[in-house]
Amino acid sequence: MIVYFRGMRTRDDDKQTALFEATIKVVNDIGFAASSVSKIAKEAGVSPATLYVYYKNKEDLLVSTYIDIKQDMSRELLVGFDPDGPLRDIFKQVWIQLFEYIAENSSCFHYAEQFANSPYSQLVNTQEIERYFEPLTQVLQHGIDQKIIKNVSFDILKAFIFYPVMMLANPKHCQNFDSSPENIETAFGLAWDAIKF
Amino acid sequence: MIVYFRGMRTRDDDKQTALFEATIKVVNDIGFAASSVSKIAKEAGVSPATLYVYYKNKEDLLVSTYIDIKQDMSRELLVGFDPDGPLRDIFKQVWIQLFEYIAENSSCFHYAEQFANSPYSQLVNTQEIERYFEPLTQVLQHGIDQKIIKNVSFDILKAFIFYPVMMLANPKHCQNFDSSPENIETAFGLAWDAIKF
Amino acid sequence: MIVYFRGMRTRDDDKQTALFEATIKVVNDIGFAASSVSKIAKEAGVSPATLYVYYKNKEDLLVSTYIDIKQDMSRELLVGFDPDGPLRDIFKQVWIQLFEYIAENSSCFHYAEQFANSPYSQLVNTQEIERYFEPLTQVLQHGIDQKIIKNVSFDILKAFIFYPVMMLANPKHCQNFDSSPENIETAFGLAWDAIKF
Amino acid sequence: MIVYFRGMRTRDDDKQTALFEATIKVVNDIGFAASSVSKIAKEAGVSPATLYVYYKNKEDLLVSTYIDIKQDMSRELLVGFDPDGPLRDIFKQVWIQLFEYIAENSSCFHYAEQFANSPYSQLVNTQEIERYFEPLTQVLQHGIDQKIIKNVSFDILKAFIFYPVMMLANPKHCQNFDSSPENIETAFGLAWDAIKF
DNA sequence: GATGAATGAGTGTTCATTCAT
DNA sequence: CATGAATGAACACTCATTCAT
Repeated sequence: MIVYFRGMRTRDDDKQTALFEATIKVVNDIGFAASSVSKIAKEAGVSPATLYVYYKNKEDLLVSTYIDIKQDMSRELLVGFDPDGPLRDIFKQVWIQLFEYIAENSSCFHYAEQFANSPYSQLVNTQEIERYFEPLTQVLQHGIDQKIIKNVSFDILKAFIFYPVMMLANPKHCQNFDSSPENIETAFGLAWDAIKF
Repeated sequence: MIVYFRGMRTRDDDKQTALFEATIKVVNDIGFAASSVSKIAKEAGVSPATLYVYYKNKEDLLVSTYIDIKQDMSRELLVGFDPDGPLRDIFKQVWIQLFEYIAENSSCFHYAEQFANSPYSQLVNTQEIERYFEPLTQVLQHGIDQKIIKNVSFDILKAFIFYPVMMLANPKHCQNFDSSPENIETAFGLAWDAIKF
Repeated sequence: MIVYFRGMRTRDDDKQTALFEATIKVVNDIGFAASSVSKIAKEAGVSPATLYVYYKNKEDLLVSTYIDIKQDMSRELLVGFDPDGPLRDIFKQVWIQLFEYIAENSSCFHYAEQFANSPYSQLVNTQEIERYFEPLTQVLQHGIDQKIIKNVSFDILKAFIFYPVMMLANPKHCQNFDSSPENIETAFGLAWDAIKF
Repeated sequence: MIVYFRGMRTRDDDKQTALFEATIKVVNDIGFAASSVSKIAKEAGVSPATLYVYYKNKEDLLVSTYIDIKQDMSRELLVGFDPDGPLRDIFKQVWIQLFEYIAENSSCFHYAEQFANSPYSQLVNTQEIERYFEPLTQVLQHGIDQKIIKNVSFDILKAFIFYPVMMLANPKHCQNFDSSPENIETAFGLAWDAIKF
C-alpha cells in the first residue's frame, strides 16, 4: 500500500465538467461532423493534450458524454416513478418529465440525437442503455396484461408514446408548438388514445 | 481525342447521378463526419476536381442531395393522392407509402435524417421543403373542420402521424419490428386513434 | 481508352527526386528517430501534403527510398561483372566497387544502414533484396566447388568479404583510414586471405 | 506515510536498474524512433516524472544506457585476458567471448548498434569508449612488431577481427548461422587467416 | 524522492479546394 | 469538360518536460 505524506497533483473535477459541457456545446453549435478535439478543448479552456488526461481518445470523449447524458435522462424521467399507481397517471408523469427534460436540456438531448445518428452509436452497448428505461417496459407489459394498453409490440407502443414527445419538445422541429401545460396535456391525450386498449 | 457532336450533352447526367448516389452511399457507410469530397468522388468514379463542375462546393453537394431526396420522397408519398376520398383512407395510403418509401429507400432516408440533424440543415429553406407536403396539411385542416380529426395544432398531429412511422420503418431504431402488412396496418391503427376526434 | 485532347497536370519527376534526396539528407543529418515527414518535405521544398502524392505514407517513403538505394548499389557493384574471369579478380573488382560506392555515396549507404537497423527493415522482402546480389553468391559457390574458396557457410564468407569493407569505407567508423588505392588493395588482401582455401 | 531511517538509500538502485532495462527493452521492441520517455517509464513501472530524478533528460537516459552497455561489454570481452599468452589464443578467446556476449546479450548489443547508428552517438566521447578496449590494441601492436600479424593499419585489422563477429553473432543479419562451437572456431579461422602475417 | 496532471510543440495524415493542362 | 497535382489548414494524437503537491 502506498501512502503519500505529500499528495500529488489531483485530477480536476472542474476540468472534467468543463470538457463534458464543451463537448455538448461544440457539437450543438457546429455539428458532429465538424466537431474536433481541439475545438472542444478550446471551448473547455484546456489544452487539447489535457483532454487526453481525462479521455482515452475522441471516441471515448463522445461515447462517454452520450452515456452520461442517457443516464441522467433516465434518472430525470423516472423521478417519483410509482409502478403501483394508475397506468395513465404513470405515463402522463413520465411523458411530462420527458418533455420537460428535453425542453430544459435541449442541448444534451440534441447531442444524444446526433450521436445516435452517427456511426459512433454502434460503439455503445444498446442493451445497457435500454436497461436504464426498463421500469417503463415492465409497466407497459403490465398494462397489456390488464388489457388497458393495446396488445401490440413494444416497438409500436414506444413509437407512439415517446417518439412524438421528442419531436414536440424539440424546438428545432416544432418552432410553433407552445409548450404550455395545457398543450402538453393535450398532446399526451393523443399519445394515450393511441396506445390505450 | 474527344470529338463533340452537335447536340451532345456537355454536362454528363451519368456523372451527376453517380455523384448523387455516391454521396448517399459514402455518408451512410462511414457517416457525415468521415465523408470527404475525395471519397465521394472516388466512389462516383470521377476526379475530385470534376465534382466541382457539378456542385459549387461540398456544402452545395450535401444540400442538393438532401433536397433531391426530399422532393423524391414527397412525390412517392403522394402517389395516387385523392383529396376527395374518405379521410382515414387517405392517411392510411400516405402512411403506408411513407413506410414503404423508408423501407425501400433506407439509405436515402438515413442520409436525410443525418442531414437534418446536422447544422447543414439550417442552410435549406424549410418552408420550401414543407410546401412539397402541403396537400397533406390541407387534408388535415379539412378533417379538423369536419370534426373527424382532433382540433389540435398541426405540430401535434404531425408528431403522431408521421414521426412514429419514421421510427418504425427505420431498422436502425426498430430491429424487432416485422414490417408485414398486418403490422403496418396495426401501427396505422394507433396513429389514427391518436388523431381521430 | 481515355484520350485527353488537353493534358492534365503531370507528376513532377523533379519533386520525386527532391523527396528522395531530402529523405536521405534529413535522415543522415538528424537520424531516423528524429526524421519527420514535415522536415523531409520542407527539405525537399514541397508541402507535407504533396509528399503524399508521391508516397502512400511515411513507411512507403522510407521503404521505397531504401529499396531504390539497394537497387542502385547492386547495379554499381556489378558493373563490368564477368563471372568467367579469375575468381580473385572478380572479388577484387566487386570489393573495390563496393568500397567506392560507399565512399562516394556515403549518405545513401548510411541511410541504408540506419534503415536496416530500424524496425522498418522488417517490412521489406529481404529475399528480393538479396536477389540483386545473386551473381555474387553464384560465384562464391563456384569458388567453393573448385576448392579456391574455403568450404564454409555463405554467412561466414559474406561476413569476411563484405562486412569489413562497410566498416573501412565508412568514415564514421574509420576516420583514420586513408582510402588510397594501395590501402584498398591491402585491405582486399586480408579479405582474400580470410576466404581463400 | 514514508519514514526515512538513518542510512536509507534515497536514490533507489532498483528503480535505476529498472529504467536501464526498460530503456533497452523498449528500444529493442519498438525501435529508437517510437521509444518515448513515458513508454520507458511505464515499462520500468515508474512515473515519467520519476525518470527525471535519475536522468537529466531523454538524451542523458539514452547516452548513459549506451555507455553502461559498452563498459559491461568490454569487461566481458576481457575476462581472463592474459597479454603474455600466445597471440592466436588471446584473440581466439576474445573473439569467442565477444561472440558469446553478443549472443547472450543480444538486446544490449542491438541497442548499442542502434545507438551507434543514431546521431546521439556524436554525443559520446568515442575515445573514452575505445580506452576500454585498449589492452586489445596493445596486443595487436605487439603482434605486428613480432611479425605475427600483418603490418597494416589498426582500422583494417579491427575491421577483420571484430566486425565480422558482430555480423555473425547477430541473428538479425545471419539467421542461418548455427553458432555451434565448431562454427565459431571455423569463423575465427577466417579472421586469423585475414590478419596473420 | 516520487507522482499524476498539465501543456506547447510536434507527429503523421487527410481535408476542401484550386490550378495548369 | 475533365483531370491529377498541389497545398495551407486542419485533423487526432503523442511528445519531452515541468509543476504542484
